[in-house]
Amino acid sequence: MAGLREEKKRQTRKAIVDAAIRLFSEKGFEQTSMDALARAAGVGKGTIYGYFKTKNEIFIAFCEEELEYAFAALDAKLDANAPLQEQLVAQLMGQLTYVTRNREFGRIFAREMLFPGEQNIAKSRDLDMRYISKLGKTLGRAQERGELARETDLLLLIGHLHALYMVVLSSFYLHDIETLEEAELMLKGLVRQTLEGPAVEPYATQEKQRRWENLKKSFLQRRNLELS
Amino acid sequence: MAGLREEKKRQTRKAIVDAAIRLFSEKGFEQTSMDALARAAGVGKGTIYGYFKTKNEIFIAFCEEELEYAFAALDAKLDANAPLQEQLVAQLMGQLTYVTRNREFGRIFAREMLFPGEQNIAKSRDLDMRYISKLGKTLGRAQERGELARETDLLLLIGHLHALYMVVLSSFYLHDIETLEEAELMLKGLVRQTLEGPAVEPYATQEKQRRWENLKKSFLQRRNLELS
DNA sequence: GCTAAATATCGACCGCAGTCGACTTTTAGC
DNA sequence: GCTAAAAGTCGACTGCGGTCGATATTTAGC
Repeated sequence: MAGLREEKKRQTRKAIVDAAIRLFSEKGFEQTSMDALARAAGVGKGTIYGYFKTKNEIFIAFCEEELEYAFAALDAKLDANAPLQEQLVAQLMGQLTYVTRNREFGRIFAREMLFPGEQNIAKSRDLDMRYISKLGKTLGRAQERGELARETDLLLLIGHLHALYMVVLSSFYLHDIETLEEAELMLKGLVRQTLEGPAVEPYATQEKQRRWENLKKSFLQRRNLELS
Repeated sequence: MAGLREEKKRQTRKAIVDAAIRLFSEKGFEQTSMDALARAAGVGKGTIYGYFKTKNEIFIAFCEEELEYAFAALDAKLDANAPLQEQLVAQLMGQLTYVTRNREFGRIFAREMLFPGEQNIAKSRDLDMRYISKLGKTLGRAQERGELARETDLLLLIGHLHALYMVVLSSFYLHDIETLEEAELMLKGLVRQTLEGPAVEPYATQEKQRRWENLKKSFLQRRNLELS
């Protein structure tokens, strides 16, 4: 009866992750102690560390489960035939919306995913690969449609778009932007600048241009900065 | 004699920061306990918390001091008349070199600067403003020289370049790149793509192109990913 | 110079993440 | 089915970041 051990391990692991999902969602990550988590999962504290190396690693496992839903919801909304820029903005905004749903959650997520400790690198890569490959597919389709030049280096462009997502997220945590509307405004400008070069007028409508100018002004003021 | 108190406070603060610089440099940030820091500074532990809200905040103060040198060294090396792309790459590489000198240091620095906790936002902004304004000046000069189109939205472009710095740094912490040479390779491609549009051949020489293709291949392999 | 309020200092103390070695359960060879 | 080794479980314990209230120092009004 060689499978008994494996079966129990799976059960225990599931008990831990389930308890984590419940407690993290109810009380937040920082507010959930490992003791409480152990009690809720019905195991000893030391046992948890046989399954996860750190508390943050449990957090990543928690995110994995959550991401399933987020990705499914996003897929339903994405239109594979919309203009490239629209699709890209929608996808990046999907990520942003998911990550910033809760401020504290997003901060830990971003820190751990983008600048992971050595133990969590594998997990971080697993997670963001999915979204990288999704970006890649979107770009590939655009290339086939002729909306994106054939010579474009796709990986470089993916990195580029990933970078834009990061800077918008960072701006959110620096309080340079506060709302998802502002995030979208900024992101649209950046995506447009990426795809059409730096000199392009980044906003399609006067209204958006005006809102962007406002955002810019308050940004510069807050830092008493002057740009030629 | 109203200034006595102020004077003492300055001295105490300096004692703490000096001790922090010594201990963080000698033993690293995580390895330095607040108790040890208090003892080294010759004050009680509670006193430290009258000057800094968290251990990370002391770390930021430590960075401020360090950055003086880094900026000075960078200024000496920058050539204000070099081509724009060269200047930008040099400046961003300066930041990267500084930040990644020590892996652990850089991770905390990046996490705290880019996704700060609410207490540290002001400090984070102070620090990165300097480098933002430096980028702004470089871009402004390029505009005057006619190397960059007049209509370019400078702030958006600064955010864009900042984003590139972030993604390269993140790649370093995900072990997608390992050395500063690889970082520079990636950064050059990204900067070039930013300034000249996505379809441009990102590398000037065959040699560089080849090295980039290698980097790309190992990246895709590591994630078993396929791009059209 | 005296005194009461304001401010700064201190280290014992708290709660938490993570460790460790004693203990229990499962496996596999016979 | 017995048993020794291997794998898994547990919670008391450690060391740390951060708090708090008791104590000491400085200020300012008189």
